[in-house]
Amino acid sequence: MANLQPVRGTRDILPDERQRHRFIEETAREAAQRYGYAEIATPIFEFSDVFKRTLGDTSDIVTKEMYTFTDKGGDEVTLRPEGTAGVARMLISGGLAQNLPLKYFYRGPMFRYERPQKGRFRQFHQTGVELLGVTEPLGDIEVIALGAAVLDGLGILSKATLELNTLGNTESRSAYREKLIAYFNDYRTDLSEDSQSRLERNPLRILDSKDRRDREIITNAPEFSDSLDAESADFFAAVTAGLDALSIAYRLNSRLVRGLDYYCHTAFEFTTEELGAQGTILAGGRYDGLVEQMGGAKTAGVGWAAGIERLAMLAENVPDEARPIAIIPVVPELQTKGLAIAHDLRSRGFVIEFGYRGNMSRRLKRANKLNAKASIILGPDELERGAATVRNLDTGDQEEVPLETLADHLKQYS
RNA sequence: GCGGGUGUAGCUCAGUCGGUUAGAGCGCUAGAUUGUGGAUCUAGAGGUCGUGGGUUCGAUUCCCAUCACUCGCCCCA
Repeated sequence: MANLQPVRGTRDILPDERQRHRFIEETAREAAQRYGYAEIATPIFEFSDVFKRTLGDTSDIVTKEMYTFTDKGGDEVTLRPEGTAGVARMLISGGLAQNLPLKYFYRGPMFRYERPQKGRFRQFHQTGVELLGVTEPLGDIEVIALGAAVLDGLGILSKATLELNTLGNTESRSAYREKLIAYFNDYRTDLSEDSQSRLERNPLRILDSKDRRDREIITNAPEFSDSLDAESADFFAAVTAGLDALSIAYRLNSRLVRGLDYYCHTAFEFTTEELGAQGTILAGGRYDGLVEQMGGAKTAGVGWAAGIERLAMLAENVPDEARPIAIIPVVPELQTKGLAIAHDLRSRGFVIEFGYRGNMSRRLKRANKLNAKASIILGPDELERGAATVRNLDTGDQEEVPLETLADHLKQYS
């Protein structure tokens, strides 16, 4: 160990930020619960094949971003770079397919060996949902509506734009792929270096290139809509009609392409202008081919994942931690008495801070710094009368309260 | 993985055209105030100037490397 820095791209999450993350997670969890999505947790690492076989051999995630290692038993395992593959694996190995449709919510850390940047980390956290076994466009609509509900709950829906596209069914997509390859091949040497390699790996991604020369070439590229067969077009029309019915605004973006191979039909991204290059905050789509590709029965799926760190940077309505009530024994002899009162009040559900040392002035300062709502000042004089002084730290008002009614009196601070 | 920027106290930053003990504000600790916080005043603690190497009589300052962060590309959440 060269030094005591955290590993590049990893971070400690201190109370303030953890509070923000928890707010994101809980808001998402509650919204998911209202839609009937139950929380699950899959392992943080899987056999590497789980990701290799599902994400596609050409995806950047598999080719250069996975944390893969051989464990002591000789198995090759990988820290999960995303959540969907693990859920699909669970569906198969757990024999859950007979209970379709299934609706799941998850949250947790993901790992990708990327160059860190604002809003991009090597260990980051996602929350996501998966709807399995629903082939109808209704599923896509529900999942997108749930995503919008989460952003709305966080108060950031107005900062986000929903971009929407269809990748069509397999036939439409491979037909379009052929057309694109044929078109771009004519300009092969004019394309940027990145796009030339994309032409081999994932030609659809060229459409999303930011390179100026690429964009000129892209202008006249074949449109996906011309390659969509009737089934794919109808499916997409049903999705947009459903979003219209729910008054969920979206912007069609024919250049929106997913990096992962298992997507088909609906692809969507909620993006924001406020996070620089890492503007995607919640994204997903339909992946009807995934479970089959992994070796299970053909199973439809739709879902999304959202980056907790990115959402945390945008959320403005994060609630404060519960404000405590401080107990302040005036003299050392009353420490134990104070502790007993703290013990009793805590068991009744109050948030109680007990200063460990210092005179009254010092303890009040500390109570103030902890943003305490009130302090219970426990002194010999009051105690003789079986009472304590309760001071409202916001107003400075204080009154003597009998110990028997202390809990009732404090209810006003809850 | 590629290109640019930045690293000085817990935080935000000055500063050193290379020269004794490196500064400010905020924060922190203590006191003024041995039963009353937020304000004020006083005092104090806290730095291997990111790390390693080079040049030099001398490096926090110049050079090289490296690490971390950051902006864009790439990728995506």
